[in-house]
Amino acid sequence: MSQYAEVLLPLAIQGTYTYQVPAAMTHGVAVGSRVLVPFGRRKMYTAIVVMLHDHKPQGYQVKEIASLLDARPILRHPQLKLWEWIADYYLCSMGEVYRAAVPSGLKVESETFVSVNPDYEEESPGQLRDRDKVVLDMAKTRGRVQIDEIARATGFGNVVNQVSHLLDLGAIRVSERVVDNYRPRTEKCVRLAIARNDEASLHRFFDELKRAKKQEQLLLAYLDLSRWLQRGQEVKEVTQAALLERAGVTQPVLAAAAQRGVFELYKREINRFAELGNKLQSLPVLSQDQQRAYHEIHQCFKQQAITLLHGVTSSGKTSIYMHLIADALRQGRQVLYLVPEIALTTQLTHRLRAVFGDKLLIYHSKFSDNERVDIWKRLLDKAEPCVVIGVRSSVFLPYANLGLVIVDEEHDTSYKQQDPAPRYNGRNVAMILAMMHGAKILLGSATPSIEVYHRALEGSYGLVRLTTRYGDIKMPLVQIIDTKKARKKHEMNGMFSLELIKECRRALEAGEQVILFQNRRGYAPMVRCKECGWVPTCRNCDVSLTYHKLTRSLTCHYCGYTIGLPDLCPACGLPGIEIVGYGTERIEDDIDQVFPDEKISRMDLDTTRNKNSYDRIIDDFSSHRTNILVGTQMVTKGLDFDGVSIVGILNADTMISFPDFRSGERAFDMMEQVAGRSGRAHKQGKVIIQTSNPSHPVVDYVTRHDYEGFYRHELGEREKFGFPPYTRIINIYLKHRDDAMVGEVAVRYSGLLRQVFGQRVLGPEAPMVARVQNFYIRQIMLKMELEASMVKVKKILRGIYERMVSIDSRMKSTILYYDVDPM
DNA sequence: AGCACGCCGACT
DNA sequence: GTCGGCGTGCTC
Repeated sequence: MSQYAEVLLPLAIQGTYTYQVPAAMTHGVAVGSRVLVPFGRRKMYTAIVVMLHDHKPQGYQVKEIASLLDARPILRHPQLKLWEWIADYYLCSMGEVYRAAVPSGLKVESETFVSVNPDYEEESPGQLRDRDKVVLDMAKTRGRVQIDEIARATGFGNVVNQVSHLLDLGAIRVSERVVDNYRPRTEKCVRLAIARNDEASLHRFFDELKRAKKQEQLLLAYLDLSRWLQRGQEVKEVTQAALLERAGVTQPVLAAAAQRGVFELYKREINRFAELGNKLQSLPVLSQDQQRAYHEIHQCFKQQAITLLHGVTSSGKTSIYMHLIADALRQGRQVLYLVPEIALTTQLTHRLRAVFGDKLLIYHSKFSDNERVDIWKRLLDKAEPCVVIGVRSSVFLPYANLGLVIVDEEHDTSYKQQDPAPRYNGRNVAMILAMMHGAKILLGSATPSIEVYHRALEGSYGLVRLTTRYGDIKMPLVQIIDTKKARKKHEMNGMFSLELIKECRRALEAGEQVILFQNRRGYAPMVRCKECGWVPTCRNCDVSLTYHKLTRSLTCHYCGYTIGLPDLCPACGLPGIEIVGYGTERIEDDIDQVFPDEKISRMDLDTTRNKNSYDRIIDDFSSHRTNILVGTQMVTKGLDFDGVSIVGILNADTMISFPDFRSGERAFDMMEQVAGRSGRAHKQGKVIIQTSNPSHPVVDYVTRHDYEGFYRHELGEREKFGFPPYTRIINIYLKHRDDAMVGEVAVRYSGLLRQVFGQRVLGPEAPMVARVQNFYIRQIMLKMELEASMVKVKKILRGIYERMVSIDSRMKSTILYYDVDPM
């Protein structure tokens, strides 16, 4: 019967807060419980209980928990342990992990409302300032207003000021309301308004309904559907829809019967999972090679918890996963199947749904929050075997007993959360989670990350290879076009080499399809005045604005700042604005000029904003309603098209010449993945890579589909320059609105770091985009040896930060964050 | 993350 | 002299 609870708040603050547990609540509150607590002057937050104890805290007045939100904890072991690991490893607060882990529907917060005090009269004129009057008027006309709504409507920067003044005068009142955004989906149900054994009443009902034929039909239909008369069997719940259909009557008839007291109508909470028939398909038949790999994986699991499945593109890794999932389910265990953000396609989920039926739960970033809460609750309610397929945040769900974790496309950078904290890698967290559950881990990739492959070769992970594509399709033929040479010889038409156009034409004429890859959205990455050289840049960030033709606008891809495209150059007044460079929108336009009779679709962030557009584009393409698909890296993942024979990589330069130690790896992955879209069932496909740098080693490895060679080359580079897997990297970012100041602070801070870490500290330097949303950025890189104790390193980092704050007060207003294992 | 408090510049 | 802006510290 503990009196005090240590509680975690969904905020970026270290540590826990102590609240008193009201006597009436002591039985209900447990570790992992969700409680509503007052915090600060008036806010209410949903907190998570992490510890219960009896030590009365000293030095402050303890507040009470306002309410207990659920009958049982919403977390299961080992979730809190996992949160702790993440906060520790990725150098952030537990509160930030909590915020990322729990869907917002489970984190109700209070909102402050303002209303007018009807009794208030202005005592002396001038008591109310102009701004006060505006706020007061707004409260009068609207009745109950939220503070941020006032701020939005008035444009006043500091509404709190006015509100507190008005509050002092007694002109207004403030109230807090806890808003719960979660709405469970419900279903209307019907039941008989009498007890099962009350035959007398049932007879009376029939008598009453003799002259109401339709209502009588309802009663009969109900008795049938509910199995009311079948003794020894539970009464089945009957939905309104089913009853009306069976009885062949409309809702008003039912309403009348209910009015009469025969039926009761009620709502039943249902979860949002597609109710499916039980006609499940059997598992896919494995090819000989897949069969071998499947057995090898099981062998590896006997000795090692982690195994890497290195399978070339379209070798059918998914089929193997499905067999492994079935095995785990048969053992009564749960499975987590992680996929990168854009790989979670309908194609894939349909395939799994057909086999696993309602045992399959999908956790997608495009799902509404309500849907996420439903999945959370379902896992909490039942510890039954099931398989969750989801993006990185699905590592946070309340699994009861994981037996297997699959991380597909293990190398994919979308597993790493960039912003906000926690900046975690879903793959690595999944591995820790699996360890905590004693589950096996299968990492899958056609182009494994250098780190993972290195560990596998070392023997730390099991390694299974799948070298043949399913159906023995050949790897695509790669052809390199030197764009510099081609341009000189006038063999380029905009972004297209004549060779590429020729190949596309041949393919299209043969009824085959084409994918064109350009890793840049919009029409053109910049515009420029050819008279004076003026380039429009973002007001808030240090980047040129991207031109979008459809909207005739210039947009910043970092902050969304948008302006119209000027006709005349605002700098020199001449009509000299020209468009520079190529994005997917322009490629789409230009290829339409070349093949005016072909239907083209484009897939990038701009064309896939809403939930269904993505599926529609894929659907159009796979059913040959469109035959040319232009896209960004979105087209590289998890798509299986049958008719693609040509893949064009329009400009490989942007990928291979990037000042970052991972650029080689990323370029190889990307090209190899896009290449993998080419050549299916019937014939060998072709990939055309256009580059001005054809002798670049990465291009060569892609040409030969030589992952091993690329790996050895890249590993050599990493060793030479001291990058992972030979070191561990922590990037430290400093941000401030004042450029000069953050520069000075960064130099001073890195000096402190150097006193401890010496040569391991690199920088500070301004990143490629040195200003984002009006914050100037400095980056410092810390390269640690593998043997270094990261626990110690992180402790030291926290210490150095404290010291820096104490010797330079400017550090306090500087935003600092860490990026551990950056990608 | 809010929200309050206190210091400082700009305008009545 | 007062208002409002912004930096700083605290919240159980």
